[in-house]
Amino acid sequence: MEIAKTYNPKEAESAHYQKWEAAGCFAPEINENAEAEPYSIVIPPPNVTGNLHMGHALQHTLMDTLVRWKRMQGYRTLFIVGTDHAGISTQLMVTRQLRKDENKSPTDIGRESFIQKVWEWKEKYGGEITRQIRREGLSVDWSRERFTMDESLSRAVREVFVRLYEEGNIYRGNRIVNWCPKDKTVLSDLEVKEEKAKDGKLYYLQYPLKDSDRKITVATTRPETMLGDTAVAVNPEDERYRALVGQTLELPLTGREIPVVADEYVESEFGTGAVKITPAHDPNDYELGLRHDLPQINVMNKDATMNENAGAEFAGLDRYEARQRVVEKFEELGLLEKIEDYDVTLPHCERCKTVIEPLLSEQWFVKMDDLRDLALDLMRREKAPRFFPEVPYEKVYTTWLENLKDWTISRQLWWGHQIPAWYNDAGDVFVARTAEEAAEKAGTNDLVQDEDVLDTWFSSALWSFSTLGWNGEVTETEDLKTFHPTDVLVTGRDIIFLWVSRMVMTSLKFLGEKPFKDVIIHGTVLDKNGQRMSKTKMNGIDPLDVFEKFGVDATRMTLAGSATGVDFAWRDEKVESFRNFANKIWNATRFCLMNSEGAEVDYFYLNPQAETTEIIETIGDELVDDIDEEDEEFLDKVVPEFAKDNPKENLSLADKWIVSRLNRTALDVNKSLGKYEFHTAVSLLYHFFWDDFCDWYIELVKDEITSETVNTSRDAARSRILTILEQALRLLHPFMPYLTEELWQKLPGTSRELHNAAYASAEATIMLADYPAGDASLIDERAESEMQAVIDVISKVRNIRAEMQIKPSDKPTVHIAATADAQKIFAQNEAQILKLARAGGLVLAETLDVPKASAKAVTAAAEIALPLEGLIDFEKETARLENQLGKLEKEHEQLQKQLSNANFVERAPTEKVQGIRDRVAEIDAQASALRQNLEALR
RNA sequence: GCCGACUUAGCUCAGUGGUAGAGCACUCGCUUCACACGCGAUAGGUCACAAGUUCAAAUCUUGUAGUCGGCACCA
Repeated sequence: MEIAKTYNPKEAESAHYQKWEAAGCFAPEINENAEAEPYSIVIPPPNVTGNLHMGHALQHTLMDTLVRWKRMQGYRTLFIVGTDHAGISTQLMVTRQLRKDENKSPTDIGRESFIQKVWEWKEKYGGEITRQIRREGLSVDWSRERFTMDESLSRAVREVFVRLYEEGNIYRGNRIVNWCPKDKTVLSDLEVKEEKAKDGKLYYLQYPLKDSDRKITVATTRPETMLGDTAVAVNPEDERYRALVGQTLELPLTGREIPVVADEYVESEFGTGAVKITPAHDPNDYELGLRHDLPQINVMNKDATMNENAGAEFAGLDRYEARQRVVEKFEELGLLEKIEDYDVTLPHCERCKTVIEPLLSEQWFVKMDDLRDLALDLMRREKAPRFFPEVPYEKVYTTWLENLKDWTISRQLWWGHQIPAWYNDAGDVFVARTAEEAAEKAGTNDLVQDEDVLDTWFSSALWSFSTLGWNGEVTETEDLKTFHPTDVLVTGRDIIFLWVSRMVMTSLKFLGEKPFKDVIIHGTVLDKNGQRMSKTKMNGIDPLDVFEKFGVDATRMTLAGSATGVDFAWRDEKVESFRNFANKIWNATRFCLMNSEGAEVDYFYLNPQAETTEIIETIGDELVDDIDEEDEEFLDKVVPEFAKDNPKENLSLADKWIVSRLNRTALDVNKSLGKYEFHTAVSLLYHFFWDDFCDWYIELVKDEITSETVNTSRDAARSRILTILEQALRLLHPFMPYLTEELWQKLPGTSRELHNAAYASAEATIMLADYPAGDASLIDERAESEMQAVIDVISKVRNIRAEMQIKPSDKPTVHIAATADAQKIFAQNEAQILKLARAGGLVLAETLDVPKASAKAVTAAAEIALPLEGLIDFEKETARLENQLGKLEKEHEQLQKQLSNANFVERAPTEKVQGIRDRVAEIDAQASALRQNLEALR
């Protein structure tokens, strides 16, 4: 078989996805086991018109890894995919395009044709993100793809709205809200971000008292709002102003008379201790206004220009122009006391960065008290959902819930779920699932539907169950029964409040169960300088570019290799090292395939005992009665091919060792994934494959495998390495789906036989192969420590060679002094030692008997010497030995200090103490050998 | 103001009450018949600082400094 020397990711990436999808591998129906445990994940729906960014790539990788892992284990898996209509950002995008193409605004073309345009836009560009999701290799079930504005999901939205309204948890009210003058819509508190203003100023304005020379000075950052002032407030305890409470001020520029009121809200220490009160433009003033029954004067339009209430002189001015003008006027009147620089943070629209204007406005709200209690009870009762990492997110989530305020859900947009409320001529409201229902309630068809739409997150809040078919009318589906609650939600910390908490609340409310058991909060991918990636900074890294450059699998490994929940700086070097890893896997496989004639993947090479058991199961009990399992002939009788070369009898130390390492790795990988410690799993697999399998196992069995003598033991060795490799590919598959499938398909002996039993009749693919669980009984401590002894000897000889600058072509004899048992191990592995240490011969003895001109080293199990007549540099050798000795002595000193502490010996666990004693004895032995060696050099 | 996280090798980061780890970079040597996206061998850290708990602290507690994040407030 001709295979390229370097792995080309693009070939593999173009080949397999469509095949998997066409074969139905992503859908739960592929699972033939009616009893299979379900496993489900819903994808956080990306914006329908959005593009993939690193945050998506990260969370998608984690989810897909989990789903592929569980699927291979035989779970009935469902990975739900879909997109979000993303009200504001989509509407903005289309509005911008409309301006560009036709130089028109949405109002120019009207609501209906605008919405039509958005749907067209969605059809045209909505496919981009889903194509990118395919490129990532996500094993999502496309047959169940959803969009938040699908009919059924919209039905669910209306149902939830109506029910919450009917029980009084949705209401309409006039409140101070966050108003974005640019997007011209209200925003929830979560869509507003506080940012430092560039040059904040504090203006000190004087308001004259009526019929008096006295003035009160108020400090404000927004002088233009004084046009809407309806009072000045002071603290009732404030001596300075006590006499003035109840008196009347003449509000400059307006001619209005306003009272001085006393309220605890005012802090005497701040500013002048007197606060101007603008109930229509500030939340605190609004509350205070209610307490004192003050009028609310709205002086602004929806685009933050001043309206006629501000007076003719100001009407039509932008808020900042108005501010300037007000200040000038005060100055002219001699009422501007001073202007100070002042650090002020202002609320900004998260999307367009415009400064938010607090505005009194009539909106729809969700009362959160009942819903909040449901979520908090769940946490108290079941500690659910469980957050990973638990610290700090469980507390962040809980604290937020505890302080939850009502949720503003109406938006002055056209794109979204229009609020299912209708009004008659009298302005009476009728909330209903449909226009017909509303008409019935109103007793007239002459109704107008509320113009506003719902916050995008309102529909997202239902995502875990609306995607599975719940819409109020339909409340039970096979999918809901099987897959809800879902198993785990993977998302970023920025939407714990926006999305995670709301899903919990709605799911508890409407289904009576949690939406997911666990929540993984992943970290943020930062740029290489540790800065957040952002469009404005132009420092974003496009995952698609990275796929292009290094391959999808390498990218996935990089992302999965970052610790759960921790931010990490993006470095191309990291991906590069995983690209190299992919290439390593490619080439290791290439090597095995180049030497695969006469061999195939056959899992009994891993575990002959299990094979025996399986044979017994296959042939049935009646036959077994006739067979003595201990009989050497047993296997010959049942499987002739097997009997020709019973691998059970022929396993070398290296074979036993790699089987042990493989099983240990498999066990640990499964354990790590179970705890969502992806980076641990990645590291385990990386080192098992590269260090154990490539650097040692392949090298140890290379001669055997590449032997030109055709015989059964060579073929058995070839089959063994193929089998180990195949297991490794399976372990890697959830992380590196493309590469592993590409290679797995090339391995001789791979077929649907290797599938998990749940996928017996599906077309052969590694994604349905049984995920290796690891078998603790196949962990062979003895083989591992014996192999370590061999590895230590080889490493030490290599060390001597490197330090003494021995040419690769020179092959000195290696002398080893060791116990009889250890000698036996070295003897059995003589060929490997000679090959890997580039030695000419091996001399084993109880004690070393070598000339003075020898380089020496010690390992835990052996003393090593290389006679190097003429090659050795005595000074260098002395320095080398002293260096080794120095390290041992330092360690000895530390350990001895512990042992001489009576408290330690008395109180520490005995095995700890014994462990240190053993180590000290080992160091003593090695050190004394080194001292003798040094002595011999003199 | 409240809450929280982080500070470990030159860089990016794991780790965890019991002898300090990885990848990359660096140094030295290798066209060894899978791979130079490679192989082999080194070097490199008083685990931010200080005090405390403990037989034992990089790991737990407290404090300090620096970095960053969330929430609230901001006349």
